[in-house]
Amino acid sequence: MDIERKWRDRWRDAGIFQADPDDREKIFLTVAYPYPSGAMHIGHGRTYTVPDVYARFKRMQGYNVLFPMAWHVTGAPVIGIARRIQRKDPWTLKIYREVHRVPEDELERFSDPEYIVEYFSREYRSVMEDMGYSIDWRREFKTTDPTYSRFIQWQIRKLRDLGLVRKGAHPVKYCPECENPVGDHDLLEGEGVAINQLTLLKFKLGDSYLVAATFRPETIYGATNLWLNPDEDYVRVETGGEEWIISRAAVDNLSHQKLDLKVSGDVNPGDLIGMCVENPVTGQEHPILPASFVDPEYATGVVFSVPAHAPADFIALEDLRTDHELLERYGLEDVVADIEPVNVIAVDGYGEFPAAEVIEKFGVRNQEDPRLEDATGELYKIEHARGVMSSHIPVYGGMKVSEAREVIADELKDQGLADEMYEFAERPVICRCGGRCVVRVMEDQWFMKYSDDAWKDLAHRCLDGMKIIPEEVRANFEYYIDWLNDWACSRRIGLGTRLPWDERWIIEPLTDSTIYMAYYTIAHRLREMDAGEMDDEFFDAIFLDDSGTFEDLREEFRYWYPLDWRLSAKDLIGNHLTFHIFHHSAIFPESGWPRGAVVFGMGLLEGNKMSSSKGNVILLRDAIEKHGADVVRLFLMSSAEPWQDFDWRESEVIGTRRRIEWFREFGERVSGILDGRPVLSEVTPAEPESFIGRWMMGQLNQRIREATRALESFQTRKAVQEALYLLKKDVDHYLKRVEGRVDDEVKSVLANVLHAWIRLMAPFIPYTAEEMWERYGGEGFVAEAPWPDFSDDAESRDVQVAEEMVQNTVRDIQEIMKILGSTPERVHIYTSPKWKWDVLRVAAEVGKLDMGSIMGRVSAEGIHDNMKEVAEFVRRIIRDLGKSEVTVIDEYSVLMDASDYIESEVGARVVIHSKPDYDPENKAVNAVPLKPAIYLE
RNA sequence: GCGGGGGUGCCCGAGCUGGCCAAAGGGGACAGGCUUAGGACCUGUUGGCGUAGGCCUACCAGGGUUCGAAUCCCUGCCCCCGCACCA
Repeated sequence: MDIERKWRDRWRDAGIFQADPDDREKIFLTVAYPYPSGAMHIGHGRTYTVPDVYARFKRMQGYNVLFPMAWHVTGAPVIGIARRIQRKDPWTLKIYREVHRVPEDELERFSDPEYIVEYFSREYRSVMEDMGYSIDWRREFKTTDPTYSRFIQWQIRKLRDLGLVRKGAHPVKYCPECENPVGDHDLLEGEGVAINQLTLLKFKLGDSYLVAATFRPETIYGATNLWLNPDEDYVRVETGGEEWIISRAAVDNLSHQKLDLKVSGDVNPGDLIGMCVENPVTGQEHPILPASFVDPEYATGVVFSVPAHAPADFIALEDLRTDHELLERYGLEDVVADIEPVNVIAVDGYGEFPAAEVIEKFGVRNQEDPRLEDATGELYKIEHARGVMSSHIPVYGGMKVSEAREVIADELKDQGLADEMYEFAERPVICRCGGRCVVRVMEDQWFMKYSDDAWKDLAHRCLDGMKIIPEEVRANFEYYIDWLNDWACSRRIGLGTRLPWDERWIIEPLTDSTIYMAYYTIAHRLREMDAGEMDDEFFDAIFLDDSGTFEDLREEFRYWYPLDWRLSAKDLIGNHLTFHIFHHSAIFPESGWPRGAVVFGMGLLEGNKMSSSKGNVILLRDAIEKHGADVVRLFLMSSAEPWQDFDWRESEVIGTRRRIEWFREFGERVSGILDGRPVLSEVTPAEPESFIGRWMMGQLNQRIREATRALESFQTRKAVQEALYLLKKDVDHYLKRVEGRVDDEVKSVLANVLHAWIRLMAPFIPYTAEEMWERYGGEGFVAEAPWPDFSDDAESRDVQVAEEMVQNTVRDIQEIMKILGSTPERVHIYTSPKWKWDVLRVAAEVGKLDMGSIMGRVSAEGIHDNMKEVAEFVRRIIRDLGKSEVTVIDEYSVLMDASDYIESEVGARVVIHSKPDYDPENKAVNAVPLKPAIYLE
């Protein structure tokens, strides 16, 4: 670790990652600013290492690279955390002590949310520096800084002036005990539970309404009766100028959604049973019937019955018909006898009463049968997906259920015949404070109008001009731009910036983080200024106008904008990344729109999802201490491409560590071969004459080229494969091929390899590379050294083919020896006769794999007299080679050049024949181009 | 349900622009060498068969196109991610 500290100090002292405008071409990239509510884990490590590798690579290519960082402290989770710590919640304390490793004296201060984010911001920065990230820290800020708040307020006023902000209501999970909205982290039970919207249908009874909630308002045309639970309490309530009858248990929920709701009296449900209500749509009279299955806590405690399409209603009616005691108690014999199901939805595969059929299909016997739930689920799904309103339904007959549902609900609401409410998808939902949560509708909420068509058009145009990596996720962006609806952009609690025109509200995290990239360009300059002076004209002058005021700030912004790359997690495409596009396209002219985005996958730990709350996580600091920053970096960059999920496996991390050690040893080995350390600043290009020397330099060029291309498109895994693993394989092979030879050519080749290789590895393992660069006589920082040169031309194919032939020949010999089970004294190798090469050329020229055509040409050119041999060879071409292009080489001279190597590999004398002058077992005829014949004796 | 991504050899994971692909690379396992207290390092093997470099089988399953398919086409099965107050 001393090496790591040494280079961190030197980089910092030299200020080499600080970027200011100059004559160079620029690259500006940003990655999500972290929400510092806990310690960094290895998943964060990958997120922040990818941009660092790219930034280092581009600097070495000569670009002026800006890679900044800040802290997104906006939001409510730290409020909840602070509350829980204040309350001494044992689980929360345990998580912060044991998972996040917060010292006890610090933990005592965690009842202050501002302190939590300050603590973890420091912690994050420290770990980021340990990782060697080449960040320009001068531009560091946090989202509660007054200057940043002024920037966000400018932004949101701009959007309102453009008509892209509106007011409305919004449902949230709410704890009445805390008197605040709660997030999933705040829940003891019910984490991840969704909020469903239901339509309330008003069935008139006298001057009141029995209000029944449903997901399926289109089925009201088939209603036959209402269900009340006679064993539960019901009340009259007043809301919206009407009197409703609902269950008493429903009052708690509903009063958080209808804020004028008041209880005005009790109702005995038994008194209502047998009475009739009026269907708000058809005008028909429906009887009220008793049903113990009605849950008073769910929605309103009033249910309407559609026996044709709801298995539970169908079977409840059947059960009621046979329950004579109940019928007699309420005098319902004649009423129930007259009830017939009414079909309202036609769906393929089912008849008039699908509910009855699905009950039979599932073998449901009664209301208590557990199969009833499955039967219901299946029918609801099919009717929604494939159902069509029956033809007798006025107006909506023939319409798809999936379309009719929303249309009918909206129509009924417009006419005052329906209302809406929200319910949790599952129960119970319990706050960590112990309180039972409800769905509450927050009034006067503010929304971003992502539904605005013109804005969507702008967003699409912006996206069209962007590079998306990987390209296949562009479809996700296109989809989400169209899919997004209005977004609640303000909150009642949390850290952040207050809405400028209504200070009760705080701008929420996904809305205050859409154009902060622009803020980075000048953040270090604002530090010396007073936030109070930053009005809208101030920010206009920097980001939009050419008024000439604040010209220096304007010029710095203009140098760095547009943003070249935005990097973020792929699960944020549907919100943050798409919002980023929306907001840039609304605020900035087209010249300021972002140029590209790269998305990340998740991190796994030994095949399992990581989770801080479950303690299944490796802290980045721990990984650095155990393995060193370079090992962590290299592993994260080599185990998967950025957009894929990666899996932290300790055994492979150790393998990566061994590979870095090997790389360092390679430098020492080259020093040994060169009789002293090379002086990299004096290395001149190698110009080898031997086949193998040319092969090595060709491979080096190829690896540099492929790694460079990979990095250009953020393929960090492919880049490491080429730059380290495949180049190592090439170098291993070269060393083996030249074993025992120490001449000027070998020395020159190895010095060139080392010179290029250290630079090639520098973005991935900067500490190791700096140390080796210095040790072997490199000038200055390797972080500032030029990226290795390479030629775009393809390598000499003949050199590669020649080396492959040598390897294959060795392998063939060894294979034969293995099969024969003995070692020969002498190995004879026979190269292919000229006529076979000529036949190959003809086959390529003919252009199709046709025996007759090839034979005809061979004959016409008089290539070989023995047409039988030719036919056999052509058959083999067709079978083995097809239309592949074949590179012509001088097999004999290649093999002669490598004969020492072949002998040492097979442990026998090797004789190479260009003609079969000694061939006791007639093996020479087996030779085909690039696959010499072999005879062992 | 909507949108997106995937299924490869013991595990992870390349390959998909049809042709040395029994399939890159890494890990694990087995064997040997070196050094030994160990670790590290090096070499070989890692589907079956084979006394001549070869043959057979294999890339979720079935079918098709092709001289030739892990790769292209069709059908089916299974898995992962996102889908609105975490950010």
